[in-house]
Amino acid sequence: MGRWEPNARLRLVRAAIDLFAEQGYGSTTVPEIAERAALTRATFFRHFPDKREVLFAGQQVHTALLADGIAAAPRTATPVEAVAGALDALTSTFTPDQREFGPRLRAVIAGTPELQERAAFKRAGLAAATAAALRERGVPDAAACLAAEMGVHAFYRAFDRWLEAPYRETFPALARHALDELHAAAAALVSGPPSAGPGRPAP
Amino acid sequence: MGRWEPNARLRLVRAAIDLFAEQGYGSTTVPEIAERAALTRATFFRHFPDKREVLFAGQQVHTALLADGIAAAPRTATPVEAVAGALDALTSTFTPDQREFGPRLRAVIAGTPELQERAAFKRAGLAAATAAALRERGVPDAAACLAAEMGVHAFYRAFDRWLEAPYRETFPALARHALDELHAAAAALVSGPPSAGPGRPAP
DNA sequence: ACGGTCATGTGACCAAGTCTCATCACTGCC
DNA sequence: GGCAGTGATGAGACTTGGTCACATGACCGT
Repeated sequence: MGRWEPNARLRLVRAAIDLFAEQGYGSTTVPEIAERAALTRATFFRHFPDKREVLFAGQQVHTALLADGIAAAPRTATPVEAVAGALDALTSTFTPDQREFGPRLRAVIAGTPELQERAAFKRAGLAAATAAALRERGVPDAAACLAAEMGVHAFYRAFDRWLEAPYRETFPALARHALDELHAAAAALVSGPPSAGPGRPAP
Repeated sequence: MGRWEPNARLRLVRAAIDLFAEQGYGSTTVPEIAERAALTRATFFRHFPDKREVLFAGQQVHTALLADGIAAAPRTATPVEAVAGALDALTSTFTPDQREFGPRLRAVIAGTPELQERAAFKRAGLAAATAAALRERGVPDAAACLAAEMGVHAFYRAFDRWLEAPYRETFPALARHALDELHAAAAALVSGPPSAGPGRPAP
């Protein structure tokens, strides 16, 4: 068919983001996206399992990056240190490109429950993978889950700040600050009594 | 139409759970569910916005319960204590009924990515509402998010244990134990150096 | 040239979700 | 007692997401 146009996937992604930003997600049909990318409906679904996924393609890499980053941490590192290192490895891979598409992406997702759902799922997957990598290092389950949640939380928080334009900080630096912030918050939380609130013991 | 059969919603939920458990979620169509409930397709969608939601009806209450529980905590309570109280209020409302449907529900969801997505979304909403309620009390954002995440995590963890049959502990007791466990894990996490891992400072 | 593979186009099909209109029971009012 | 209003339902058409089987044409190695 025609000449072998490279980057069919990329063309679909760009077409989708453009159309979603112009007309909204719900008012854009898959045939429309395919048409703008000079492709057909069927080809779209060959590249993405469903319409939502076109906006989340590439996040799969993040999971691997985070998990590998945890695994690559020195043996002596504490869980939080391992998370910090992995976060650094992950955020270092982000390009100005992604910073440009970011705002439009966030806007579309924020305005579409269907996409928020997918985003929540991706985020949960990221946290689960990170927690698994930490458990692999011998970190007990509860601590692994908590540290993973802190890491993922820091990542998204830093991503938001990275997108807000006038910052002159790098993404890795923002991520580190966010993680430190959460670490300090955790310290403040546990400084109180461990469990003296209301509630009755089991009979 | 016919006599005014009460509990159309409930009949739909039970029919859906039964059919999903029998044939799987993907192999069950909405008309099938409606038929078993002696209703029609259109009526199903009048009661639930989509096919997935039939399994999550009722979780809306949990959000309100958790948030109200946080708000009702005494002024002097620490964030974690407030969460503990709210968790107690929430888990106290669970009935043996829900413990019966639980396992089938979990199984169906675990085997269906589409439903895991919805579950992740609901969970995120729960955490967000809890965090908002904590912020309302003056808890700083980072701490609120972290404490909320601990609470929600403890809730789901306790729910899983509550469903595993041979336990003789009440749901509130399990929740409290789960929260204590996470609290201890957090204390262990922050006992290390705050942020001495790899990674370069911002230029 | 020839056969294989890979990306794509084509068209049919199913099920989810939306919408409009008709129907019937119950309620309250005259 | 009859009559309009309300609310839940049924019926059926329609759009769209998602799947599938099959055909086509370009590239590659022999």
